[in-house]
Amino acid sequence: MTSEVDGDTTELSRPARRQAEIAAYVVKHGSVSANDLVEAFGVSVMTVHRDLDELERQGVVRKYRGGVSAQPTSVFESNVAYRLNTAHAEKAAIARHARTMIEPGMSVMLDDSTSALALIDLIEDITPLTVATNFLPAITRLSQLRDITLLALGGIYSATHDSFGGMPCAEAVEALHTDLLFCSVSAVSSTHAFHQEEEIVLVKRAMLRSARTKVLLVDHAKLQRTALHRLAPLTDFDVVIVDEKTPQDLIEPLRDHGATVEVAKL
Amino acid sequence: MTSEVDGDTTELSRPARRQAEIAAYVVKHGSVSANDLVEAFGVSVMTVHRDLDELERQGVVRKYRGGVSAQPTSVFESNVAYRLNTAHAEKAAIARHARTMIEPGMSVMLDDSTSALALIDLIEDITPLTVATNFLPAITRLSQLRDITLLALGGIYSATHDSFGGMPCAEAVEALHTDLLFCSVSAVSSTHAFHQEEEIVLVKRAMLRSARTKVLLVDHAKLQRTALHRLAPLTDFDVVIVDEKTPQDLIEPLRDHGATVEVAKL
DNA sequence: CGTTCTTATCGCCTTCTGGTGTTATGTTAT
DNA sequence: ATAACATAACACCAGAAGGCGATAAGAACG
Repeated sequence: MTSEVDGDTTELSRPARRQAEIAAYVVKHGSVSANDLVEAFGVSVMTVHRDLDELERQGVVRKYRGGVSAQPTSVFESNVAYRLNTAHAEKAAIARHARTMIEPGMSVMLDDSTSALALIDLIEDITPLTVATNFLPAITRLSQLRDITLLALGGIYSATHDSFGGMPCAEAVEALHTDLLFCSVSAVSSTHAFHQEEEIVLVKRAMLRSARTKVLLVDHAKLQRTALHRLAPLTDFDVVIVDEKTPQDLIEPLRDHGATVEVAKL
Repeated sequence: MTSEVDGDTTELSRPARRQAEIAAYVVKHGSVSANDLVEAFGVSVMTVHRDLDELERQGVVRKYRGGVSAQPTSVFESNVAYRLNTAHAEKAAIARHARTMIEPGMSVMLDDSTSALALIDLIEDITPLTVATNFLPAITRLSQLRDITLLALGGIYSATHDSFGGMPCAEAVEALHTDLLFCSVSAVSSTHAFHQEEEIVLVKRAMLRSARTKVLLVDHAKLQRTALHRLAPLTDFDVVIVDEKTPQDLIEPLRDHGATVEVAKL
């Protein structure tokens, strides 16, 4: 009974998908033994343990001798929401739209978001170009490209985000001033952008101060939601790019509050 | 004719090794055509061009219609692939010796040297540990390790060194103060450490100012040589580690001038 | 205008890696 | 002490990725 809702799940690798299903199973039953999972999923006990170790690392379950128990549902829900939220096609469309804003000779700052990563694949032929980012996958890819000046924003490495942050990063950001900033957040209300982690907010705020034109990249799944920390009002961004699947009645409120919203065509 | 001398060359992938050899060939001959290289290395013209593109990206050669010419030798010597090729066993020994100086809980700074890279493979089980470096391969590897706090020193990416430098990097270094610094240079006389590139000297000097205990890692091939820029007197380092193959009569002068020299056993 | 050099595209082959089960060893509970 | 469970170490397999050359199209030189 692999959910065939839409193309989402195909984005996940086989073990990742199974782990998500195991997580759902554990949350549903509250507490199960490893052997139960062996039967339920038709894999070896070893593989079950490996999956459970990974889920425990993510904070979704707690292991004890004889089985596992579910953690508070909020953790599970945020985890699954994150994993199912691939929105791959939408992000590519947003990236294509963002790309049109970049001209040769500009300096561009990217934050640690998958949207930024999608953008990198498109800017290869804009030369010359300077790109500054604190996102390790982005740094790795940009380092391979000729004709692009890469400015790495260092800092304390976070395995969760695969990026650099903290005060050292904020300081590195503050020493710059780029023409453009593309950044993303985890939640967007009709008036503000939000993020759940203070460390990240610190860096993103610094980025907002260090760019002339600020662009917010938002796929529709993030709209009408909030998170712990209010990052900035949407009017702080020069442009907010949303994908085509965004319902019109979610776009209007943003515009009513003064935001400049552009819709990326697929 | 794959050299079976010792374990050295196995460190590089086949294309990387060939590229390093091509680089050496070009430097030696000053200027060669693509067809010359086809004959000399027994690969197709297409592969030669791919290799040359990569070497040009690294700044080692300059392509023109009909062939390539060498860049100033300083660039070649700085080239990472070239450096990786040399004195592998000695560097491992030096790294093992350096490792003994690291205690759990310390903060360690590493520069963009292959010696530093060798050290990384040995510190995995020293926990907790904080490591700061501007060397991209080092950053990539350290990011995989749990229990190690990674502090990336950002800056302007240099394809030649595969590391970050320039003023942004120097500033990032200056904001820190680590317990230890392990660094390497391209040349060491009986009194001073030298390096051929000003940009690099800038960063290394900053590192020297930002560490309590400074350790210089030197394989014997670098002794009794000089380069354009004088980095610092050897007495600025608390310890100078050399490998076992260093002739005794090269070690004595260092000690006579006040340096603390330790010999790494193979 | 043709020759020479360069680049793009494709398909083959090799190598590497990730994912898995099996067996063996270690650990905890009863 | 012994059974149940967990982990470690090894080997296998498949799919992905990388590296390479052949061919063909493109660009620069004389």
